[in-house]
Amino acid sequence: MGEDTKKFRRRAEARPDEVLDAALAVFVEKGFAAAKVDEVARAAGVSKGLVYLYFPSKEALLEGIVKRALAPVADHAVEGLAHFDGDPREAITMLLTILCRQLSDPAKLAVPKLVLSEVVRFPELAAMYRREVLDKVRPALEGMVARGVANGQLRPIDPEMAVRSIIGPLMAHIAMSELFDIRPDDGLAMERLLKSHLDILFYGMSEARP
Amino acid sequence: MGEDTKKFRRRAEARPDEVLDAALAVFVEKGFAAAKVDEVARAAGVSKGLVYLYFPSKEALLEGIVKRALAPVADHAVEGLAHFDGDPREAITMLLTILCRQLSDPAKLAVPKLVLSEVVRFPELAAMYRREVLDKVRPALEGMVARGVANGQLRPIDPEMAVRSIIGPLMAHIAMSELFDIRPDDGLAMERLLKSHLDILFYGMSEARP
DNA sequence: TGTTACTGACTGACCAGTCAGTTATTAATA
DNA sequence: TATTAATAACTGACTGGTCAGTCAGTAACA
Repeated sequence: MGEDTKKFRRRAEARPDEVLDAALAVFVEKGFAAAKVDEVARAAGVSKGLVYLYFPSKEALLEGIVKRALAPVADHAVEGLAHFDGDPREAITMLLTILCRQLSDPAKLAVPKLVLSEVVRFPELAAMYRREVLDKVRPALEGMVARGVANGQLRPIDPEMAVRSIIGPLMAHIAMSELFDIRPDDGLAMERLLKSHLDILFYGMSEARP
Repeated sequence: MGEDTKKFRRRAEARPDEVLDAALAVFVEKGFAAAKVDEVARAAGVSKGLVYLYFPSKEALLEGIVKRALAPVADHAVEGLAHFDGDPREAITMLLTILCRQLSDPAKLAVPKLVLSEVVRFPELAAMYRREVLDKVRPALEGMVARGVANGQLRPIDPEMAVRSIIGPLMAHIAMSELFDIRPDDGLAMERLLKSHLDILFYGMSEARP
């Protein structure tokens, strides 16, 4: 007769995280509005009451998920980019490689996916994501491109717009695969995308040069 | 004493469209789940009952919106691309120019925006959009790139992946601007994006060639 | 025994969908 | 050209189900 005969276990420290894990899963599957707090609780193996013990409202779960996911991003990961002064192409290659690897993991992908689909309804969420992620990565990238242009390693391009060219294809790939089920025969094909993307990004599609 | 003293007007033919217009506006603003049918009705200047006279359910409104928006796309717009056998760069330039112009109009942008944010919850919606739009544009583009590679106008790139490089930056631009409020000082800057994107897409960012 | 973690039945608000009734329009009749 | 009948367009109060959030009570632990 194991511990399973007990009606529940007391694990105060682990609970909030467990609840957030469950909430993320349920929210991604059903969308925030359609998800029931009861479902989240059941998925976490607890009662609805406990959810409200740790989180004041359903919306707080959403916030909690995103806040937790953003914590590591605030770290020095981007620091490197900002002060990197070697070949920008190398840095971009590294950044995109890391990003691709991260996004290949469904668990890591879940948060951006959730943010994307709820961002319209929760402007605070957008602000948070922007502040914690975009406003850090974007200027770092822009600065690096600008430096590359200045020292002649890159052609005279518009750094602000170039950022869109750098991350856009990745977005498109994820969106096509995740939202519309359009993916190459060889699965997610992240490496293949990365190879193609970097090739075109650096050297262009055109045979002739301008 | 005008017609406004009448409690309502009978305009059977115009109604469904009016209701869909209102529904689109409300859905985009609040999201499908949070939008109330009553609000849609009020926005259309009719009663809730009338909405249900023309549409069997709230979900049918969503379907109706997308179906109506897709009708023109099914047209010959893409035909041109598929059978175009001049310089692929010209065709891509034209396609992206048209797309940019379309998406600069908030009304035209509303439908893709709605689809994007509800697609997770309504797989049929994804299937519809895919069938009517993506499965037409994508193969046409891919084919064109492949032909360009074959006749030496384009470098030996992967046509399937190249499609992501062609449309991705546009997606990124729209997403940054619409969802996260990140836009250049000069407003939406669609022309600037287009110019930068085409330049990088065709000739790459790198000064040196491989 | 006292304290902390947890449960689950309950409630009150909300809203999709219904329908009995009302108003406008058209057609028929005088 | 009025008057009335028949029909089509429309209204809004109502209902039944759903669910976020509460709380009085129970189980685990120290």
